[in-house]
Amino acid sequence: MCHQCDYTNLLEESGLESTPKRLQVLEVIGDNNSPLSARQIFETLSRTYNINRVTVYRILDLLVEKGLIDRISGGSRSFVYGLAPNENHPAHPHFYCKSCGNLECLNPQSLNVDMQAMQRTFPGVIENVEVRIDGVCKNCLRTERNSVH
Amino acid sequence: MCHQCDYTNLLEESGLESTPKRLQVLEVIGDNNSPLSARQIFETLSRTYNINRVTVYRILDLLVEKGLIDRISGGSRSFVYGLAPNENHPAHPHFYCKSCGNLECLNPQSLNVDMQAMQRTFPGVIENVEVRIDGVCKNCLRTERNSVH
DNA sequence: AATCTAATGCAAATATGTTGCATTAAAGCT
DNA sequence: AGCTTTAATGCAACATATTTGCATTAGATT
Repeated sequence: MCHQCDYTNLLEESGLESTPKRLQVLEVIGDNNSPLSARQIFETLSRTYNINRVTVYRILDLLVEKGLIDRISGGSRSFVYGLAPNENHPAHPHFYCKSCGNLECLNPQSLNVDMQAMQRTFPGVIENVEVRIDGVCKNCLRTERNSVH
Repeated sequence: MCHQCDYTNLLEESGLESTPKRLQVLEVIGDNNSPLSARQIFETLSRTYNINRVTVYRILDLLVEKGLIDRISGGSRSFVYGLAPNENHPAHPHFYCKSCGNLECLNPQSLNVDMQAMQRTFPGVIENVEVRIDGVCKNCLRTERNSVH
């Protein structure tokens, strides 16, 4: 997904040492066009490198804490992680297909949220607005239609 | 929260037998002013009745499937459940406080989503739009301010 | 090289949700 | 009422996701 982001740089700007594993985690997340679960990230990395499951979790926590990635609740049981919005990647809603379990990024314009207007009337600090649309994706719709015959 | 809803009626309209346990689950959800996790519902019921954890899960699944309640991803690890929108309860966004873990219902107007407009441009079936705002609630802000001194 | 600290690994624990099968209860019949 | 059937609930075990505590390793600093 992201070939414009310099992950080493991103890490260092956040005051994090840019270790090999942290870079690997960031690359897997950044190269994918939809957010991934810890398990998916772990499995992807395991194919090429040696890394421990727990290390993945810890790196994810760290990156979330520093705001490099977002923890998104995909409609399923596990969290998924995607690059946090930045100048290359605007914030955007997600679509969760209840049928195949896929989580897809939608384009940013498809839903507009006026954060500043919200903040004016809300008695707390707003850090993030997460919008998720649930339903059935077009692939699954097609499959269902066919299997009904 | 809801004293206008006739749960027995709701159940029967959905083609579900109105058993004591189903009513109890619905009442706990409906009486609360923010959505609850399966665990919270189970613990609440356990104080007064005998009920099995699994039964709670199964009833929740059933009620979600029939559209009586919504399964919402509260920013934490577990799903939470709230009454589905109906004439007494319009759909509304939620606020998740990362500090205390509370999930709060916001009023419906605070964020407006035009489902029909979305559906026109989206190549799939939209069943639900979930909006969650993450941040720090006013209580936690106050506490933090005090403890800094 | 020795020292120190942060990063990673490993094993075990915890939390949440699910499954299969046994038991119970309710509804409808005779 | 007793019998039969079906759906609802319980129980034990499993599965998955995440977290914790402590051991080890690697990298930076002296």
